[in-house]
Amino acid sequence: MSFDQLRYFVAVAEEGNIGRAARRLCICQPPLSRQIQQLEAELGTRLFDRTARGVTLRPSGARFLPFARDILDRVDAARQALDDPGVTSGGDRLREPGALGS
Amino acid sequence: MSFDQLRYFVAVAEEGNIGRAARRLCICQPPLSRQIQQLEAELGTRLFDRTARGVTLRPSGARFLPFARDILDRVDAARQALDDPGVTSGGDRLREPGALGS
DNA sequence: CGACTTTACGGGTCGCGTAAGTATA
DNA sequence: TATACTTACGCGACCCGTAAAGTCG
Repeated sequence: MSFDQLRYFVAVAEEGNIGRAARRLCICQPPLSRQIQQLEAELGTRLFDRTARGVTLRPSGARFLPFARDILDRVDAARQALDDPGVTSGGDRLREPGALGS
Repeated sequence: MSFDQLRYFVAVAEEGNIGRAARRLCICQPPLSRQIQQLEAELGTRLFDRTARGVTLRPSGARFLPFARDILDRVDAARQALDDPGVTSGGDRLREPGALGS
């Protein structure tokens, strides 16, 4: 599992369509399709149902989606924690994660 | 940034020594050293101070560490959420992340 | 037949492991 | 001089983009 795969998964889940998600992610459909397959293989669970009009989330995919979003948000929070050493002052005080906006 | 880099960073922070962390991770020191450097470069911040006896966390590293641990825990939680569809029953009910043990 | 997803293929990039180099107590 | 981190180098694996094939309304 990689951060890209999580980003890809979220985009596909939101678009309901691999092609549109690929355009949004600025990559081609085949790589995106493969990454989704690979993620499903690693997790041992099918996340989407494929139809002729696109893809739809399976229950397992719906269960996984909030975790994926959460992890990506945490990554952003971690980066910002390094950029903003504590907002106001000296900043040796370390701030625990868990106080996320979402 | 990759999940491996986060795992590597946590291991090095805990061991205070790249060589020992490498043994624990079952990889060689040079790749581990490079991954840490690469992570620091991407984050734009030095995370460790290098000494002749090992490495020590800088304030930025100490600030980053809990986030790294948290993200890795979330990944495990996400995997388990797929394996355990809800512990007891049918399991369409989706459980929000955020109720982590730590 | 049109739209979407998947498989096949070639090229470039990335990361690991081995070996040699550098620095400090 | 012993220990630990770093740089150099060669090889294999992974991922992307293009092209072709398969599938369903």
